[in-house]
This record gives sequence, structure tokens and C-alpha cells, in this order.
Amino acid sequence: MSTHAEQYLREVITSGLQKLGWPAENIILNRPRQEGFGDFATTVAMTLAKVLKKAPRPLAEQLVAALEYDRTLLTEISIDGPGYINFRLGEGYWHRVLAEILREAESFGRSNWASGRKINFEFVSANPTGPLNIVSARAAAIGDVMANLMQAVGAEVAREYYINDAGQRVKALGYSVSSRYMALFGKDEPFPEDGYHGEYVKDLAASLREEFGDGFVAMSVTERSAKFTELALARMIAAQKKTLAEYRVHYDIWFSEQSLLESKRDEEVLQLLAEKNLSYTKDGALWFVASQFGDSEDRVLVKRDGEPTYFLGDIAYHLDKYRRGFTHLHDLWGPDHHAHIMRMKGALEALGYKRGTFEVEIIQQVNLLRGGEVVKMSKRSGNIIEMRELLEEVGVDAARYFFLMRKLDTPMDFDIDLAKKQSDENPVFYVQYAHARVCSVLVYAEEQGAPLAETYEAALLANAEELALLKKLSEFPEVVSKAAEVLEPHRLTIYLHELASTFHQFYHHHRVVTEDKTLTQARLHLVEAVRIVLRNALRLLNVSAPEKM
RNA sequence: GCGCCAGUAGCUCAAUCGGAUAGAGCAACAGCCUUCUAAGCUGUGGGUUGUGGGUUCGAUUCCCGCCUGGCGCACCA
Repeated sequence: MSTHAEQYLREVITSGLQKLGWPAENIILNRPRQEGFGDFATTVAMTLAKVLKKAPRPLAEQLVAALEYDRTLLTEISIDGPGYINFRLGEGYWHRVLAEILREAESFGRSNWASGRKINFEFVSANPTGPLNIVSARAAAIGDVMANLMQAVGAEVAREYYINDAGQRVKALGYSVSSRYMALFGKDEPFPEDGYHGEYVKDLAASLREEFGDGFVAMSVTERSAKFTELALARMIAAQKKTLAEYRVHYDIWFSEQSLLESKRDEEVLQLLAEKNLSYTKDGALWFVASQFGDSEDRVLVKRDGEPTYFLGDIAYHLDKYRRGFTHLHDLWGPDHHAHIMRMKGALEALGYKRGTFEVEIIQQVNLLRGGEVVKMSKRSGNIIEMRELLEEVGVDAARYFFLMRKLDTPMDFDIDLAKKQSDENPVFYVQYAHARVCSVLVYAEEQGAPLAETYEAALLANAEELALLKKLSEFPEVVSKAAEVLEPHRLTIYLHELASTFHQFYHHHRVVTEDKTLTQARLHLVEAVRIVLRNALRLLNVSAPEKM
């Protein structure tokens, strides 16, 4: 019904425009910032002023005079400023919203405008050659909530993780572990030049010695490294899965690069492009005509030495996603893959998939501050701040909320000292506290012999704080819908903070449980609605909603 | 040199396809607990939205120049 108000207003305005014979404008309705301007406002008179070449205010007056509407729902229509038309909804409307929230409960906020879409969200996809770092934590939180949001508006979604378990990098891991393993037996085996120096490599070697003893010492370096590549990968991937699960991110698909190579999907890509005449040979290499699809230059698919590029593999992978029935692909990439976006979009378009069905978001760097100093992170050097470490220090709720508060396309500073404080400086507590307070009131009411009853008199909810709360609650479906449309999870954290604040104000000004039994019931139902919406919003973020704090 | 992103209160960030007096938190200051959770509430101070132009009824938002910062510009992955 909350969206019904908007819909109703649109209908009223549209028929008014028709009556006057004015062009049917794209009607913009928004909620004015200032309380005094009503509940909704439209700028339609101002935009019409351009088309009709008349002053906006007289147009607004004419339009308002032509409007036909239900005066119990719409209690006031006024014209302000340069030509805004402001609408005020009656109390009865807000009371109906309350009934709607209580009725829909867990599904309040959901819609189905994206039904029919089958969306693949691929995020994190970190190399299995090292532990997850804090940029992965940022990507994991955001990707997870993007998927939740699209699910909430009716889309079918899958969370996917691409495991880079092939190629030179994983071999380097095998050699690195081999060298560390041999060192444990006092044997000096040269450390590979492009090897991994992190402490975790030594841990891997130690765990292998523990499990298999000196069983690998007698092997040749090549044989041992190959074996270790396999064993180390399995352990690294298991560790990543575990960390992500603790972070409450659960993937539907773990997709192996190895399996892709076996499927020969890359050969299929080459064939399709050749058939469409969109590839050519130059300097002994095979090129894709990326420049015809908006990229600054053409890109190599197969190197002079006959080896496929990473680019070709990635095209094959995304083709495979489409083949698995997804209508939309949405990737979160690291900043180092920036230049790849145009060529990938081009390649997928070349293969016949519509532009706009493949989108990429760049998750920018996270600068970790410790004692005011930026901690340098490098997977190679081993100075990484592990995601696991971050979770242990600040907790899952705080970490997720912290990342979700910020837009993803700008670098952020993560002050570890501040986040560790777990004090009121951390905004997640403010929101969770509101939820705990609500639960506490409901429990108290039961203890006082006033549990939530079947019926209540909504009309008793009429003071400023109660109406403000009802209005804020009614915004929730729009917030979810908009956040999903633009894929901006931070809109939810902003809303949550506003709702918590509105509730705290109400709580401070009015007692819920009083001698007045009817008023108590009305307020209990209001508070129950707050609990529902806080819970629904926190669930979308996968942040816990504690009943006690 | 080219491309992308950003520049808003002391700090971290918002601002609903171009809308009304640019808003929150933290920090600072002053108040509020015999009463359902004070991890809360109330109030005060804090701004030439990097800068110079342009577009128009109206610009933090759109266009152009400049300044500053981040990232990216491989037949690496």
C-alpha cells in the first residue's frame, strides 16, 4: 500500500493532465526534505512550463483545480515556491500502512518487479594462492547484499566464485610450499623467484609434514611441487570457504577454471568470433576487434606462442555463464582489472549478448590504518592483512556494516583502531540497540500481562512521533526497491539509521506500556512493526538483529 | 601522455532521472536516568559543495577548462 500512495497520486495527476489536454509528462514524485511541504511533491508544473512556454505557478494552479481525488486519503494539496505541487496524506492512510506491515511481516519490503531475471553475481574470486584480504571482505559484503536485494525484488539469483586453479600462479605456490617443506627437513631447496613469501606458505608446509611426514622428501622437485600444488590448493580453497562462511556469505557455485579448460569453451569462442569475422591474425597472434566495440584498441586472444590469453579464458567463462541460463551477469572486480571492462563488454556483445546484460563494478582499494599509518598490503610480500584477522578483531556484524555503509566505487580508509573499539562510535550498535530495545518493550509488556492482542485501535496513533515513525516505516519498500535498482547497499544502512533514530525519539517521548490498555495495544503494534522492519532490513544486510544487548 | 573514479562541516560520509533552507554520525560544548535498555534523548556551534566559466526559472548534480588525490593503461594473470 505504501507504493499504492505513489501510484494513486500518479493516477490523479495523469487524469488531471488529460482533462486539461496537456502532454502526459513523466511525472516525478518525491518526498520533500522539509516536513512543512507535505508527504509527496511533484515538479510536473515546472517541467510543463518549458513545453507550454508559460510560467509554472499558474500552470500548477490550473492543474490543481482540475484534480479529482478522494479527500479522506489526500487531505491537502498546495502550491509552493516556483511551482511545486505538494500533497499531504491523511492519518487514515498511515494507519493502513501499519496494518499492511503487520500483515505482510517478513515479506514486507519485497516486490517482484525483477521477476523473470536470472542474475549471476560473481564476486571475490580471489586467487587461491593466498588467504583472503580485506578488499575481499569489502567485495564479499557488497556482492552478498546486492544479491539479497535483487532477490527481494523478485529476481532469481546465484552467487558465484571463480577459482583460478590453473596456470603459472598456482604452480608457483606448489614450488613455494615445496621449498618451505624441504627446509623443515634441513634441506636447502631454492625458493622460486615468483614464489609466495607469506607466513601461510610455511604453515602449509608444516601441516603437510604433520599429515604426511617425510613422505615427499625423496621425490624430485617437479614431482613434489606438482603434488603440493594440488594439496595446497585444496587447503587454501577450504580455508577461503570457511572464512566466507563465517562472514555469512554462502556461494551457490564454486566454478573451477580447470573445468572450464577441460570444456574447450575457449575454442568455441574462437570459432564463433571467426564465423562473425570479428578476429584476425597479426604479428603471429590472434586478435579480437575490440576497437569496434568501444575499446581503445584491439586485444589479443591467442599469443604468438600459441598460448591463450587470460582475456580469452574470461570470455569463455562468461559465455559459459550465459549458457547456464543466466539472463544477467554482474561481476565485482578489483581495481587492477579496470581496463578489462570495455573489452569484456565488447566481446560478449560480439557473441550476441545484449549490452546491459553484463555489468561490472570495481571494488576500490581499502587502506588499512593502524595507529594513523597506512599499512601496505601485498600478497607477494606477505604483509597482507587477512580477512580472518579483521573478523576476529572487529566482529562479523561490524565489519559487514562498516563496508556496507560506503559506496563501493571510491577508495576507503579502514581505521582498525577505531573499528576495534566496539563502542558507540560504531554505527551498527546504534541500529542493533534499537532492535534490542523494541524486543525488550515487547517482553516487558508480556510480563505486565499485556501481550500483543489481535486487535488494536490504530486511530489512537496520532502524535508527531508516532506519525513520523509510521511514515518512516512506510518508506522501506521504496528504499529496498531503489537500492536494488541502482545496486547500492549503502542506501539500506542510511535508512536503518534513520529508522532507528525515529524510533529512539518516539521511545524517549512516549511510554508504550501504560495503564491505558487501548493505547498500550496501539503502541505495541506500532513497536511490533518497527521490529519487523528493522529485522527485515538487517536480514538483507546479513547483520544480526539481537534481542538483548 | 591517454582513460576511469573522486574532491561537500575539523574527521568519515549522505543528498531520491536538475529541485525548495546541502543533511547524518564522530569529535567539541551545554543539559536529561527513583519511570518499558542512558550503547539513548534534547540543544548549540561548525559550509563560497576544489577552482573558473557555461547551460536555465533553479546546479553538489549536466557541459568545458584548470588544480589536487586514487587507480588503470602487456602477446601478465
